[in-house]
Amino acid sequence: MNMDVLVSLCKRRGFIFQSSEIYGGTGSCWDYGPLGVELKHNVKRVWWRDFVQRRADMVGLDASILMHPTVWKASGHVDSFTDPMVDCRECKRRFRADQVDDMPWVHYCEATKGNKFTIAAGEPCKHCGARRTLCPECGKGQLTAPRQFNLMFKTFMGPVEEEASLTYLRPETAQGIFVNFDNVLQATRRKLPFGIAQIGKAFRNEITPGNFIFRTREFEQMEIEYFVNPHDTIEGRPADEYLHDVWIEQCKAWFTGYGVSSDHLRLHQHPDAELAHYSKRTVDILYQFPMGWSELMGIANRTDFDLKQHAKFSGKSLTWFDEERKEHVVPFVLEPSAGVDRALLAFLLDAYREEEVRNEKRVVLRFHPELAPVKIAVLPLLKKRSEIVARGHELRDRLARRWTTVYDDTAAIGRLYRRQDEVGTPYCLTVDVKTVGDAEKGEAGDGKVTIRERDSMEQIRVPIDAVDTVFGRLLDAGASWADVAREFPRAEG
RNA sequence: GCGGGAAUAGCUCAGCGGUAGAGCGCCAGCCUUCCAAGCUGGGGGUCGCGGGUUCGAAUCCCGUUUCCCGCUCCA
Repeated sequence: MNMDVLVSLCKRRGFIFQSSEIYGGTGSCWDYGPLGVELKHNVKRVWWRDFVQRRADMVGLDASILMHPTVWKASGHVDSFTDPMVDCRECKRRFRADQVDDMPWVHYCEATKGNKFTIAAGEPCKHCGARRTLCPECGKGQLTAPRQFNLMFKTFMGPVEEEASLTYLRPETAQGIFVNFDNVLQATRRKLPFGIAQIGKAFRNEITPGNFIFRTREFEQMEIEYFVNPHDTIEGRPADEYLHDVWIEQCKAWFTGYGVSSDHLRLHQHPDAELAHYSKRTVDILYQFPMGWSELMGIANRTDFDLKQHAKFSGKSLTWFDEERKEHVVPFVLEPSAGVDRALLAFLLDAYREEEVRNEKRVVLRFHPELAPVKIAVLPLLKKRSEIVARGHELRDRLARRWTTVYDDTAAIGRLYRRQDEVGTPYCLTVDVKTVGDAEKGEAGDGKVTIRERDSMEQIRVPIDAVDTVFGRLLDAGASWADVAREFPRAEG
């Protein structure tokens, strides 16, 4: 799957546009068009429903993007959410300054007539005594001075730009949850373990954004902070470790449940050396994007780091009282954190198919019906017959009360089907002459319409009175097309 | 930031000193009883932007911006 093909389709059909395109575009920002906004809503809606509403141990939250600046001091983002970078002037490779010292050094030693040695971190050369000053990779180039990046967007609260009013656009939604931990606990009388979920925008001044909506400076997260009593054990294991594995499986299952092939998913556990400052263990779910295996979501065990930090900086107690053990505990936190935009991209990529139908190429997005931006398209077979058109509009209006439904009569039926295939509409409903009859010939209509399924292109004849029930089963009750279709006669294709 | 590539119609691209083009798509009409059919007509581009060379620049030169691919980071 080529990303450019998808980018082109997304633009042409109104899923995703480049931000500020008429001004030349701006790197790393994208706008969701009429179909994209529906798709994105659907991704968020099913996630919220599956992980919040249907679970007894989860509640939701919507915290503000701008917060008290001390939040980011407590979280560590002001001090450590930076990546000083150095470049080799010779081979042009780039390194994180804090990691250069730990890398073995390729040294061309002049004392031994330019022989090449690999010297471990911090060690001097045995022959000339030199310590590393040059590129660890090529051993020849001077390194540039470290350039400091802070990945947080600065902004000012209030109209006056002064240091006192400096704050940040949140770089993650998680901190909004931590600072509300006690509020939620008091308001909902929760017992451990329980979780708080949030969906919202986050902002990071990425060094290198790119790969379409994969890495952007403004993006949307779906995050859960799941609070666990670290003193509990489950099946002989610490509860946080046990439940961490449970979350990993549930998150992976969520993606496959909505159409992502398990062949395109892979787990990656961060080596200890790469763990973030707050993490005890982090496992990523990787997806096979066109540019390679990359992170779709991360599931971290953040321990009690965040709650302890906020307790320390705010002076407020952020604990839960364990009635059994009669003690205050600072919960451990499991954090399944997904990118809405990355999830959406994975769903798009996995749905995209090019098929051969009657020697013609058919482009189809095989979205899970829950994700499809449009559920039903109502199409008239002939638009010169006013009864057909009128019945079509009537059906659209009726169905649109329950499902996203469009009406289109601007082309021949074959083209209309292809258009709907290309945006992933799972069902088309066609009104034809037999539906309404022919008054001039004295023929009565049969009151039936054709329903056509996207992937199989099969068609069935369904009485208009049964249409709502059929779509209710297909779209709301999760019935399979095969099960529903066998109850109705096939229509000619 | 560094290196490489690119920018012409909604999309894919041709044109490479002499009146801006093609295919597809889109819109309107005709036709059409179920999978991108056909016919007729139509809209749409100051050729990324700025400067220079020239009688004349989409085309040559300089600058600049943006995008794409690598190096690095994360959702």
